[in-house]
Amino acid sequence: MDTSDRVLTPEALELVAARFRVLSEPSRLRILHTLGRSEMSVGDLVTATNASQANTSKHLGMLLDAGVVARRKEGLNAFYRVADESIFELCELVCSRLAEQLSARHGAVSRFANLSAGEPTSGSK
Amino acid sequence: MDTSDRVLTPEALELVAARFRVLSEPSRLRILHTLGRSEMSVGDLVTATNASQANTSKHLGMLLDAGVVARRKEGLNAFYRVADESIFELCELVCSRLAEQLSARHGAVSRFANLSAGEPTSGSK
DNA sequence: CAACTGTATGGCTACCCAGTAATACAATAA
DNA sequence: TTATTGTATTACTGGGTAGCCATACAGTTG
Repeated sequence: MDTSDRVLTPEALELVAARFRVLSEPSRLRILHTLGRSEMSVGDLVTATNASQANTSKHLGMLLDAGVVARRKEGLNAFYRVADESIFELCELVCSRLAEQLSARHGAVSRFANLSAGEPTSGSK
Repeated sequence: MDTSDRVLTPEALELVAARFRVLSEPSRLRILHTLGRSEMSVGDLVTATNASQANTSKHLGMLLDAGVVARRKEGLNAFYRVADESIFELCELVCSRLAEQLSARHGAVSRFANLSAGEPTSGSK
């Protein structure tokens, strides 16, 4: 399928842009990554991500609005889980492409390539 | 591959977030969509997108920095083309998912659902 | 050289949003 | 009831950037 024959309404553009914007913050990416396929309470996420409670709650609220996560309340706790697993595909795509570009461009970013291997820094810093 | 066993450095997170941030502006999405698989000069893009020349140039500069587009100078003109076609996959993914969510939520967005014209697979890919 | 065209850049304003601190709200426990 | 715990919300501040206007720069033409 090709995107080139699509009708582009400003509303559609804004929707797509908004979707990407949700993923354009490291804090939210960290939350999503921490969540993974499991379900965690806000407190758990706060502990795991070393972020403030207010901040975490706010980010979760945005992710909830966007439909990226879902919430389940149980007593005092609110448990969140990823509701839209397509975000993992998105991140995969970006990560792969990023690794390509970086390893091809500056060798300085070998640190990033080592992310999946676990090799400690060799030439950085 | 799964994202859940990756080591998350703040730098990596920022890189991924920055990537998404580039795609988080309707104007840039419009430029990319207008470009499609072809090559266009800045002036062409200005005309096609009804945006100001300064703005278009600035956005193109960001896209260039991000490695999303490539530039070729020929005389007075600067021709841009999409250099990272993975962005099309990203947009496809987002559009499909968005159409799902929206058609499921408000029926008002049926117009948008028609954009992709295809039934999205819930298991995706 | 000067004039003209296409593109890039700098200044500016307005707006959005991340982060923090304090507080409000909700649900359970004493 | 009050106290306590977990979560959400408010008000505020600072940084980033989209958009516009004006202008600088680059390449061509005369």
